[in-house]
Amino acid sequence: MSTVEEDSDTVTVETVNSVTLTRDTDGNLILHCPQNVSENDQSFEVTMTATTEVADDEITEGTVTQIQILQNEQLDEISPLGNEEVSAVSQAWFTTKEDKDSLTNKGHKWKQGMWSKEEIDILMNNIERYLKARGIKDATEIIFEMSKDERKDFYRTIAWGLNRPLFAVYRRVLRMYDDRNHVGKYTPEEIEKLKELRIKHGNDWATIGAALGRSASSVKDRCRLMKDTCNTGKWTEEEEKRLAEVVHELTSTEPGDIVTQGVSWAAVAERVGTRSEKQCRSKWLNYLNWKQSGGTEWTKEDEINLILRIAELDVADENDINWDLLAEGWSSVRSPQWLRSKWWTIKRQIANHKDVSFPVLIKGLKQLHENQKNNPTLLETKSGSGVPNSNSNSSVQHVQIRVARLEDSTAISPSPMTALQIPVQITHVSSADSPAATVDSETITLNSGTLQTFEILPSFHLQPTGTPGTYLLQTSSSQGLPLTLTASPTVTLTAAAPASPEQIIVHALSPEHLLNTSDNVTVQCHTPRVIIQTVATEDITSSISQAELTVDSDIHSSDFPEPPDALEADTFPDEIHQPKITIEPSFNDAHVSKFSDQNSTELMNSVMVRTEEEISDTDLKQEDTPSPLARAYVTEALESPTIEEQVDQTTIDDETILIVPSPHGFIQTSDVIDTESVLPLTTLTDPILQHHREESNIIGSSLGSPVSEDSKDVEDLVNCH
DNA sequence: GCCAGCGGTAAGGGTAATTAAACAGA
DNA sequence: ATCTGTTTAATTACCCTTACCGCTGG
Repeated sequence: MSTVEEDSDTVTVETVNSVTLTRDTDGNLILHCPQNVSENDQSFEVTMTATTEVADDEITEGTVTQIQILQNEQLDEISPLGNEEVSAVSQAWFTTKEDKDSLTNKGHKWKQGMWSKEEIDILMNNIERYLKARGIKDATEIIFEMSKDERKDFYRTIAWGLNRPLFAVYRRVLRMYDDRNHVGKYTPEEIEKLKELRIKHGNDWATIGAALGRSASSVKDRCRLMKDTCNTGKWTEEEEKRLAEVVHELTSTEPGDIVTQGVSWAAVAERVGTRSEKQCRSKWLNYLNWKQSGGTEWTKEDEINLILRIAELDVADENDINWDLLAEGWSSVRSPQWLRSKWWTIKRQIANHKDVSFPVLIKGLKQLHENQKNNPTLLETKSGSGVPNSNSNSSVQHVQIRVARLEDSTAISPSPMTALQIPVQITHVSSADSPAATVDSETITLNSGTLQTFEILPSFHLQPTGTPGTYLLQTSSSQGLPLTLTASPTVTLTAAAPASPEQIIVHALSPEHLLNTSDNVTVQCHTPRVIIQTVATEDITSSISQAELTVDSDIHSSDFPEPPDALEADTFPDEIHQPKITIEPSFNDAHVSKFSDQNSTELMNSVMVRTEEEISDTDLKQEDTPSPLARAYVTEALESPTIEEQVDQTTIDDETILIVPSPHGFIQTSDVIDTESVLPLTTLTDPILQHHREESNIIGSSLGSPVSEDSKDVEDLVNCH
């Protein structure tokens, strides 16, 4: 995760690589992202693009997946599972079978197995929060130096929101913060010393570990691999025969039976004599059992089949896959464990598979194999030898997530927040042979649950540059923005950089000039058609409180053609008049009618208000305007020196609106969207998508780059401040 | 003294990533 | 025969669960 902070305008834009999306059982997509307590972020924007790159720079086809977070909202709950359930598990130490049974009988369930990235993020954020609350700099002080009594609430507190037993949290934290863990490969010298220490201290792993500068578990594990009697390398026939006999004997099974569980490998290794328990297990599960039971070879078709079968399972999390079930009756599968490892090699075809949600990963893999199937020559070109090579990096699918993190959930929620639940829409744009014709709009659930509003991200952003009155206008497209500038004495535009034609700097002589001007200033971008217009807005009665006055101007976005003044007045206390800038993408008629169909004024109001307050923040990466949800914490936010500085800078009296309508409008709302879910949202008017439709013939050459460039642009943008 | 709960250790089953060896084709 | 690139097998660092134990406070 790279973090770039801008001081003068308190604009913070982060690229958060570790953000992931998961889907809950209701179909809600959940954005998990680490929280950063030091910032006053307000919202998130996510753009996600998947592209297929073909070897030899022959980028001819691919998919674009775009995920846009349409609205941000804090959840009051820690976990979708519900607080009661979570707390019952995460506040219990239980390690015994009785404890477990007791909780199970009460209907509790909890997570087992490897910790997911999301969980680790939650844990880390909880720790951060704990440290901050107590003014402690380093967690190791608590973990390794404090007495039990001093840290008595530590583990319980940081376990919040994690559906794991307290003990699991404890283990995890110890490992994470123990710098004698993760030391890496043992050197021959260490092995020698370890042997000596083992003789001297027996199984006192703590002592041995201390002497070696390794954790107790590390030396214990290493000793398990060191058996003087162990052979290495290829197994002899005699050894294999012995292994098979021992396994069947100890499990009371017959040769040919499939045995994948319930084997005491320590006991097996003892009987085999020449191999360690891990060697025995690996040999059995990855080869011998399969061989004995008449297994067949794994083929390319099996690989595709595996992806499809996993996709059919429709699980939101990889951990939910039942590998035993999946492996059943599949002769080329050597064991469930083997199948899982096979899955791992397949997964790596997605270069950044770790950064994407499981459903997106599956989608990407399906697409990848679809492409390969449709165009077998790709495979041949890629594997020089002509052998289909599923593991080669010649066809790597990149799925990129760009996140501008603008919302600090920690500042909003008093409880240890763990995840943001944000309705997002994923649009799959398949653009193989005829990109323009295949706008495969595939929407992944938009059920918002308790969430009230959402946002349509316009494809451009205004970004304060740090110089009052100067903003960067940025689109998320790599395409250029031919401009027509309506003459204005006070506002000028320049390109941000020759290399970034999509960035335009909006200059005003001073904030006063921009905001107090009685002249309307119109800037028109031909592609995409964006008009920036400044108008005097005395008629707008809204104002914002001192607390909200954290930037030169609050920049607002709306998907309505005209800002509803009354609503704004409701939204902002009419106490102090401050300058406002509204960025307002217009939308096409189709969208209007769709939206109108979709019901109540109340809904529209709700959307409107929120849009005014939050959505523009998202779009503009302007984190300074607290969302309604954040208001309770405004006082706290104001204590930040950065914010105060900002307030001082804000000395403009009149209100001005910078209207940026986008005649391109929005893509029509998908029918999939449930109107009752308070999600009257549509796909975006995104220059990338637009670009694909309008200029399909050049899609091939630009497909792989726009978002990554854009992502870079975002960083550059902020860096330059 | 008893007991429940907490904090902790050790054993062992397991996973994921790396490395070594085998293999296929040019 | 040799080289090269790929696949498979083996290895190992690290992770997680489970059983169990000592301590503490009610």
